[in-house]
Amino acid sequence: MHVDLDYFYAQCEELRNPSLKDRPVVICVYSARGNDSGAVSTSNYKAREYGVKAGIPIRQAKQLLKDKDAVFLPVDEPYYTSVSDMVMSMLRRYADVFEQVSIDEAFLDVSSRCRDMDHAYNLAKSIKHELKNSIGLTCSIGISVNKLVAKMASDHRKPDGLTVVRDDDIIKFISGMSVGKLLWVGRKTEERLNKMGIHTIEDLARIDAQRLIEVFGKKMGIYLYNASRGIDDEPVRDDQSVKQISRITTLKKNANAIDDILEDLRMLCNDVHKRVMESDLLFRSVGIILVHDDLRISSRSRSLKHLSNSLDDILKNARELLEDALHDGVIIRRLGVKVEGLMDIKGQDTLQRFMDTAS
DNA sequence: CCTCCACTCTC
DNA sequence: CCGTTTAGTGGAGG
Repeated sequence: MHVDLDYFYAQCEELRNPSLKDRPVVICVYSARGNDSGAVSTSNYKAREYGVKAGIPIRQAKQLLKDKDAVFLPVDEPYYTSVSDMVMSMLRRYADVFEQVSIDEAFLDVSSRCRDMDHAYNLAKSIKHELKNSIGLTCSIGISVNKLVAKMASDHRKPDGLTVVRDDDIIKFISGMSVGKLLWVGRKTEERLNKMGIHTIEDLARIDAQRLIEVFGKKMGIYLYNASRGIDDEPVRDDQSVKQISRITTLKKNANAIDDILEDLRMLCNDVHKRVMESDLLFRSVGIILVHDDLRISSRSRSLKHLSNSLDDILKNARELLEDALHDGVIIRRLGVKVEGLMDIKGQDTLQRFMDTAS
């Protein structure tokens, strides 16, 4: 079962202020540049009627919703997280194995407690009722025999949808869909497939595995071969370990001198460090992310000799990496800091990771 | 087998 | 005109 909370950030805002419900609501990520620079994070369905959706520039959204009584709100991450936490702990009670995928999505393995699909359908009904009555939110749910098809099913009808795809119906359900509907097939991969004359999932299923591996690499090739047949063996897993923590920000002005960026760098390092400490983690590697003035992206990173949780290690390494990058005369628009190779401070991570870093 | 980095994807 | 966060793959080079 895949549960997807509808237009989540915007629905949260409607939840704490129901008068927003019949107006277009747009949740915005404003950058430091002022002048409504930034992008749309989410919007409610009223706003989507006018073409306002995730990813478009805020300025464009305001244009599209001129004279439409629209509301523009900044992202309030802490509030959405608190709502999400309530929802997730409710959902968890319905599952044998529970996997939260993001702030607004989760997979529930319900196979041991559901005899058949009708049973699962009823369970989904109960979930939707409880979510509506006790928290006040709607969601879309997809049910099938694996994660891939469950996810595509939840996507099929929304908002407030419920779609069951039985084993025998999988091919019928997916074959006519465009390849872009497959999980992990985004804009780039879809374009490449289209250029090969592959548009629908049915088209994809006619290509042999060797060819797909040649073109897309081993992992993706095998994935595409199986996915086009509705085959997916990924287990629902409860594991939640964090692997990296990063912060990125848009500079007030494009810059190419270290002095113009030092303050932002310090801020970013502080934020990342705070989150490392809050989660009781150690990191093994420090990196920076640069978005150039032409929006090209580059990154630099460096592994440390020892695990660390010190702010100084983040700051020093990030600064050196940045200075090094600036020597190449790049002009940067956005700057980010990242730590990875994370391990729980008590060594309480996966055995594999423990062995990786202990040696 | 490891490190670094570009690239892709997701929300 | 173009924001933020996280995870993973694969190539190059050591």
